[in-house]
Amino acid sequence: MPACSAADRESAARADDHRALRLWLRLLTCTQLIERVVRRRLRERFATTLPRFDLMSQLERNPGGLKMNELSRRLMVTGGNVTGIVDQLAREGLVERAADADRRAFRVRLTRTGRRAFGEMARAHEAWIVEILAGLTQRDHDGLLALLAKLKQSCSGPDQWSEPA
Amino acid sequence: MPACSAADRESAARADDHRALRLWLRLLTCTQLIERVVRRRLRERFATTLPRFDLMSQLERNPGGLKMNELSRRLMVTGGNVTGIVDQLAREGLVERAADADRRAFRVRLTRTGRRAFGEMARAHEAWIVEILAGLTQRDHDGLLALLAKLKQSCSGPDQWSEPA
DNA sequence: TATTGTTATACTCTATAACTATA
DNA sequence: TATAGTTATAGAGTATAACAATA
Repeated sequence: MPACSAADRESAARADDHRALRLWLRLLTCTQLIERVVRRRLRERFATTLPRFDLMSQLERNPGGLKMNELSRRLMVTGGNVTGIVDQLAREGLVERAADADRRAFRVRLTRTGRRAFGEMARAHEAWIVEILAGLTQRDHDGLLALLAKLKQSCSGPDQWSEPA
Repeated sequence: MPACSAADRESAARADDHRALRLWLRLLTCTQLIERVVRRRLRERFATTLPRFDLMSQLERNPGGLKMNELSRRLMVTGGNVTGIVDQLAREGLVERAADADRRAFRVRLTRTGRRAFGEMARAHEAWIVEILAGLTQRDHDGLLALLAKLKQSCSGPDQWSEPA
């Protein structure tokens, strides 16, 4: 078991490191710390994984279903992977593939069972997050939300990072 | 290729979602957007990966070398994995295992070649980050750094998330 | 010809656990 | 007995590319 008491990837950053780099390292550390907890708990308590949870979460928000295509884009993952995860979830009766007007495609959606299972997980998941973020005030939350919104915008420009430069 | 133009995992979050959850989802989205770019560029331009880069980065900050043990803790990864990565890097002549007083252990450190290679990657890496974060002002950076510091502290308490509850 | 989705492949990262050699 | 590190295993995630069916 990793003794991950303190993630200090960036605590040793040298004084001359630029602000942007330190910011990125700190962002990465925070995310990984939380992600680690969430992944482990999803595995231990619900025998599932973050990508599976994310996929179901997308479906829960789109009761009409989503095409593989759309899932792929929203989860930022290539098509083949989505097929794999949907296959798993379908085998377990949590999602189903429903026919679509375009006969090449279909809409993936939660089954009744899947909806129930996801509801349970989502409640637990939210409780974990609230617990983990308990050290922050309402003000902190608002500030972070705003700044991260700006950061997100700075990141997701016109596909500027997809390929080149 | 994923059409990851806009990662809107959280843009559709429902109005009744709690702040903490929205904050976490946004944090995750931002990190993944950046991570995706960094991973791809590391692969395409330097034929390496983020974990390998992180490991070398730790060694660069500790010229005296680090024990496998310490690497494992700092990278938040179990021992077996560190062995694998160090093996790779050693095979490529980028790191070396040096004897330690404790004859069970040894210190892993960058070779001259490794130091040079890492320097090149680190410069490129920093340029990418600066580029990606260009949409933020100095003020934003400071604000985020401060808030993330608080968040990190809230996360990495006394191992409170390691096991239970 | 382009698009939707699947299949096949290969590689990396990861955790777990059994193992060795020192301490 | 405990610790440092390795090995073996198994599983998840990912990207790529070739492929089938439909548009």
